[in-house]
Amino acid sequence: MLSAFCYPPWPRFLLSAINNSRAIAQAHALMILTGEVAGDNSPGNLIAAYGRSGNLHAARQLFHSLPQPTISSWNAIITAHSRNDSPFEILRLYRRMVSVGGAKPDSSTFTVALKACAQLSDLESGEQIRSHAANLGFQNDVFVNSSLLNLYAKCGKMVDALQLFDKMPKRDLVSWTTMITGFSSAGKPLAAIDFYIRMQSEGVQGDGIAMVGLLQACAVIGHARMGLSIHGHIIRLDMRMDVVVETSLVHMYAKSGHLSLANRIFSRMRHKNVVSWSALISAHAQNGFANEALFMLVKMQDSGIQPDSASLVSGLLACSQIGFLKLGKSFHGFLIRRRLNVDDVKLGTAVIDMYSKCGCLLNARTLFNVLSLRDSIAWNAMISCYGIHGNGVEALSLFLKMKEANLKPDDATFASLMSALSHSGLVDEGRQSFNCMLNEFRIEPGEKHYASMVDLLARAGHAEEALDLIRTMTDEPGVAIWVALLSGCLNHKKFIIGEYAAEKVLKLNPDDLGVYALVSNLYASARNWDRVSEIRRVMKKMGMKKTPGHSLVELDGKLHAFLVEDISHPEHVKIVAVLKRLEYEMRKLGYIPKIELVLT
DNA sequence: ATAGGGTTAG
Repeated sequence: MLSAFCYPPWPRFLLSAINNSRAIAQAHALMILTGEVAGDNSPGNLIAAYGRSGNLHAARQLFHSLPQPTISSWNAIITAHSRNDSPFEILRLYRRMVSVGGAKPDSSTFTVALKACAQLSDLESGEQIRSHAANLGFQNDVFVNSSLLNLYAKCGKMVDALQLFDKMPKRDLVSWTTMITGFSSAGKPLAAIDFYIRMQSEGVQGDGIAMVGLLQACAVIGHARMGLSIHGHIIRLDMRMDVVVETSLVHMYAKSGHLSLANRIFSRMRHKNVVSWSALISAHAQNGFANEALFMLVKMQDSGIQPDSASLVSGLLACSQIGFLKLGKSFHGFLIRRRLNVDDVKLGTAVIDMYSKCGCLLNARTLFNVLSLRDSIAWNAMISCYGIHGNGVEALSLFLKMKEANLKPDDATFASLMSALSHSGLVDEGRQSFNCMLNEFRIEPGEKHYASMVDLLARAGHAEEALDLIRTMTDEPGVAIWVALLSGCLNHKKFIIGEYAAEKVLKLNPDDLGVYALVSNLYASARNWDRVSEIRRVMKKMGMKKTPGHSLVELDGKLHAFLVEDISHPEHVKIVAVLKRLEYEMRKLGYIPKIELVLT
């Protein structure tokens, strides 16, 4: 009876159709009874079936019971681990197969092993596998080669990827898409788009995954027009849109400044996961809509999706923008309860940044000290924290410790450091750090570095040196730099350079009233009355359309917003009384408020 | 037949 039912060889299609563990176990039992497990391909098929059904344990048990696993068994167990996302185990199995297994790996073995290397960014193991595959005659295999392309792309080696791609005799959609995605994440969006065009001209039709790569490219450069045309392309070709494609669209529109389109796409999505929500939340947080971002975080939870690290990072960013310490703290508590903070630098840095921007330097430092993995961005956040709190000396000492820890400072490190030094007026240290950036680390200074340096020099009365520095810039200096020079000149009564800076500022037409006030004050000090009245006219015109600034104060977890001459707060009488008292106390201590130019 | 390419965050 039994042997009639499972007459060998056990049909593969039957096993591959089964994906329920019990049925596979039954088939397994039958095969043991008929002695078929010892056969050629059956164990492999069975292991593969266990793997597909997610029963890795049973797959491993069966595999380990085999005295001499065949290639199909090896591949099946390796693939089962690939489903389970355990790259280390895959490489371990691969090495065992090669060294003692006696079975020769084939194209699919190499493919899965290379994928594991890509996940681990393990270039060295990948190269070993590459030469092994070449020795066995797989150097022209599309699967192996595409996996290698992906390995190079994940390791940031697009030059090597390109070199291999160029000599590949056979390429398919996956090879092309790997290159497109690789260029996008390497910050080379134009190369990505160029590759897509080449792919099309060679008659290869794109799919959703290729579109995701292209949308990423547009997001990187914030190119709305191109993003829009890719969106149109997707619709025209009637491509299936899944969550990932739609999320990429949301992200692309958000990054290219079209929040309302991002919102519209999102609201029409049928399936939303935590990634889609996070894309939307970060879109709002990064565009300064902190309250909306926080509101969406709540809505996501209401819809039954719990925040993950990425959504919390955006939530924390929103908190730091509006100084919402209480909520930031509760996020911190939430992620500790959920044990989300282990080994996640991004999350840890976001918490540090939140405490830093909410004025809790000590909390930030405590957290920084216990962070298990500190990369250069974590250090940057901490250095910038000291800068924000006006402690340039500590920022500098942290910078030195960072170098001792063998971490390479980048342009952001120096931006934070220079800004900290300039706010503390540490001129010599500023000059040294600027030179260190240029000579020791060969970092091209950007607008921010120059602005801090000019601010530092001009503030200390070295307007001439600041101007010399500006003249070494290759790019055209922006408003911030001239304003820094101007304000230093105003304080030190350096009217000649000051007027020169003022002219530069006016030429750049900033739409900041404060800047015009500064320019006007300089001309007034220099007794250039024609210019003063001219600027007053400009300011009056601007004043009409300027949106009023406001400040936010958090009390007992509630945010209170205040505008100029705002009396809408229910307790405004008491508030004003306290302010008056504070001003009186300050004057008693010798503080003389500097009244800036008043509009008439 | 099996295997390779995709979304969010400091």
